[in-house]
Amino acid sequence: MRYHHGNLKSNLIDCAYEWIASNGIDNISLRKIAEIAEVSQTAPYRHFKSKEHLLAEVATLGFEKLSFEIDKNITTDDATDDLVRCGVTYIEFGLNNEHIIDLMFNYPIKKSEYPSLLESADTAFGLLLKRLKYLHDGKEDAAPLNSISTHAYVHGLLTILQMHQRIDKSSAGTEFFKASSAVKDNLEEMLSKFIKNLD
Amino acid sequence: MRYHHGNLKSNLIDCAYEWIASNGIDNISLRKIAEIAEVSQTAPYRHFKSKEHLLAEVATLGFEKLSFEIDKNITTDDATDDLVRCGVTYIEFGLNNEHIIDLMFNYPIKKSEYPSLLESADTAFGLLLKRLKYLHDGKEDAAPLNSISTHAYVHGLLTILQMHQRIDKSSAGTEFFKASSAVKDNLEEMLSKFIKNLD
DNA sequence: GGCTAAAGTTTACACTGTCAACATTTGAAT
DNA sequence: ATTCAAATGTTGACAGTGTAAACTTTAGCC
Repeated sequence: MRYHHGNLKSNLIDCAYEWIASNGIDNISLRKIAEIAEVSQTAPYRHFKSKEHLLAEVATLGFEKLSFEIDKNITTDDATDDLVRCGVTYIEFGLNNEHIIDLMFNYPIKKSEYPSLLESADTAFGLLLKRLKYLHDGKEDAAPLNSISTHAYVHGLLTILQMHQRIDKSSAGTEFFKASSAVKDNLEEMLSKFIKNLD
Repeated sequence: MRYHHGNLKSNLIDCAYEWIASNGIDNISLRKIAEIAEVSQTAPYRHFKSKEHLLAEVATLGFEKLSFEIDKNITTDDATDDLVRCGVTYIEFGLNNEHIIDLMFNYPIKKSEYPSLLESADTAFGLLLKRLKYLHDGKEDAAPLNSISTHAYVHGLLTILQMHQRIDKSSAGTEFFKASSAVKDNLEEMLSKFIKNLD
């Protein structure tokens, strides 16, 4: 085993990503990540100023993967279809990576202190924006607002479905549970209706 | 100073609520809350099985306050107006109580283990549902789905505006910042349009 | 070959959640 | 009124945490 690891930095990011993906954000500790990377407890401090700095890079990686997924779905020349599929992809990514999405959107990282995080989030957002422009020939003014409006709706639906996913059978009787089940079954329809109603 | 506090339980909840409201969720500790309540470090354990149990009660209090605010806005006999105002109220509550909302929606409390939390959240949700029924005379089936759809949209807009609020001037140039500014200025219009498009 | 900076380790400290053992108070049964 | 158990409080301890300081090893360049 070499004293110098070689590429500890990216290795730590990957380890943290995997750990969070399967264990959630709340109990993460730098020491555990260091141990997984087979390195001393304080070694991460040679590459990250603090725990938050490491987490910010993990979140950045999350946005990059999300962008990659979204990008794959921008294929047809029907902008509405594309947007619906992007929305579904976004929501599926969230449901399949609930802990990473938690980190990306919910965990209290001071985003403004991490330019690369901000940039990667903006890129994911920009993909939707770009696609929406096709819906608005001649009136580009409306695109940003409609884009973020769509983003809000999609993200709100994801939040609802996440809450739904976390509810166990014992509380399946609530109004909320019943209604959010319906969301799961009508997702595409809801999105496409929303998009068609944009002006 | 009495040995027995009298109503330490509700006092701890209030202290925690205030502390979180002004300091955020991330650095909270039971010990600090105990200290503020002028009680020993482990006294809370006579009333709460764990830190999470205390936080769950704080979150419950948050939902109760939110319900109270929403309820005040169900006044007119114009359901659309009411819903728009409820949405704005919801969002304003979120922006004015960002840390409490964080706790209520983002902080990883296992909600299903706390029935009273679940119930208070369901009550807030039920208020919207009740009001939506006025929009759907004769087709009650659509009410739950439309209600949660509205909820998703409102909550998504809140998330966007929260992110907006947390961005500082240094990154005011991003697409995201510009678009989310527009949301702030067009909130009522966006909501009312969304509601009118429900069927 | 030797020097410097980068990358790693060891040690230490203050703070955290929570458990166990002990102390005080309260209220109900006698 | 006395007693005694339950409720509510305190003290002390333990393992786990972030992170600062001081030290060691290695890599790369002159």
